[in-house]
Amino acid sequence: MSPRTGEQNAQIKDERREQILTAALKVFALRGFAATRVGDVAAEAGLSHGLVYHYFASKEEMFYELVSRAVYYSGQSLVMVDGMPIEPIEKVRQTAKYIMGGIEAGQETSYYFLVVIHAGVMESSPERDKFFQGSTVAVDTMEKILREGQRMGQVREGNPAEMSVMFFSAIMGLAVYNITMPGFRMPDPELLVSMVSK
Amino acid sequence: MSPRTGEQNAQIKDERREQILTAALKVFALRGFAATRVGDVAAEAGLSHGLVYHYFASKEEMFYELVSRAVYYSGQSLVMVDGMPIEPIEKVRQTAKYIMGGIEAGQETSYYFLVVIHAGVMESSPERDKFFQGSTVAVDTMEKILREGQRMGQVREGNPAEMSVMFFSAIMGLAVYNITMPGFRMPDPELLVSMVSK
DNA sequence: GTCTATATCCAGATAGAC
DNA sequence: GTCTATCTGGATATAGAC
Repeated sequence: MSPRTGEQNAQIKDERREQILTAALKVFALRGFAATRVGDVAAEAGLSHGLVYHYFASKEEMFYELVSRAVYYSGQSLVMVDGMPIEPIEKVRQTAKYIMGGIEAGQETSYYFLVVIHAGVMESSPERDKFFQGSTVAVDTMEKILREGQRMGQVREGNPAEMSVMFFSAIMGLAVYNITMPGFRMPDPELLVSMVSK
Repeated sequence: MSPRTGEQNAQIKDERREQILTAALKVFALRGFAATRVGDVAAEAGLSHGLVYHYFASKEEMFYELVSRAVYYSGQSLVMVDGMPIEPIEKVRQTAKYIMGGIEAGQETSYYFLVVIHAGVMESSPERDKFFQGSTVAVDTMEKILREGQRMGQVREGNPAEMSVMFFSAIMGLAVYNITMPGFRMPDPELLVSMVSK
């Protein structure tokens, strides 16, 4: 084989893998891990059942690849917001607006949150627990933002770690609500901001 | 058979049924519907696998009996709180303290919330959707409390329906957090109160 | 790389003994 | 009323053809 063909193959392989993961994200988010059949993912991706196993060793591996990405992306978004040249309370506002908008739109943002929720409420296992140990970047970054906001007199008194947890709890709950109730209307993000602002 | 024996049998039947439901509540809450095996419930209840089917037609029926109770109980708690001779903002405070305390203790309160969450994130079905149509009592009652609080100048301006949804979203998220993270420490309920108070 | 066919296992549900 | 044994369907994962 020439290098050219090898490269092309590698590219196809990557594309297929992403194609499967995109389908899997949606299906896992909407049904959870146990209720999802590998055949459902294959159908959503428009591929054969067997091919999925050419790219992933197991249904579990596929799922945790998504959980892993979800945790990583959520951490990165917060780090990015934190890097913006705006005031702390404005960072909180941007985060609330961005995430809630994404959930309401029912796209990837929403799916990633739901996958994390499904993973969280799954029966505990070594595999599962591993992913929630490195999952504190988003919460920790928000805590840091809130602490800074307190120093600048923009954020109310109280434990910033607890506030951060409450912030993300509310967002997770909204993701659940949004998928539970058809026709759910997202509340004003400003409510979340007011929870922590002075 | 004498009437006496009939009554005794009926009582045993009721007790067994409750015994099974108590076990099922815990197992469903911790694993979700699809991942729960009927054998798991039987084992938790200390009964044989087959006996469960003497009391319930299917795994689904068992699950939705629990969802139904969860929805009913949560509605009733709110109605009860609303009936107390205290100020609106104090009703909000009592609700937050009571529910968050129950979740932290990891007992029935927590399990009922988790069952509702599992039901909510399950794939949509006619069976499932039925239960979420009559499930608005708690949210509606909280909305009413908040509206009254606004009239009395205790609750901040804004859409009380949205505030109520946000309130319960945060609580659902906390239930998820609590089961996701081992050693999770519940935030101060006062944070939730401050979200809606003036 | 992709598909179809199949092996294998496991869980929901039932039957029948006690 | 309770249990053990069993039927049966369906889902994960694999094998092998193209």
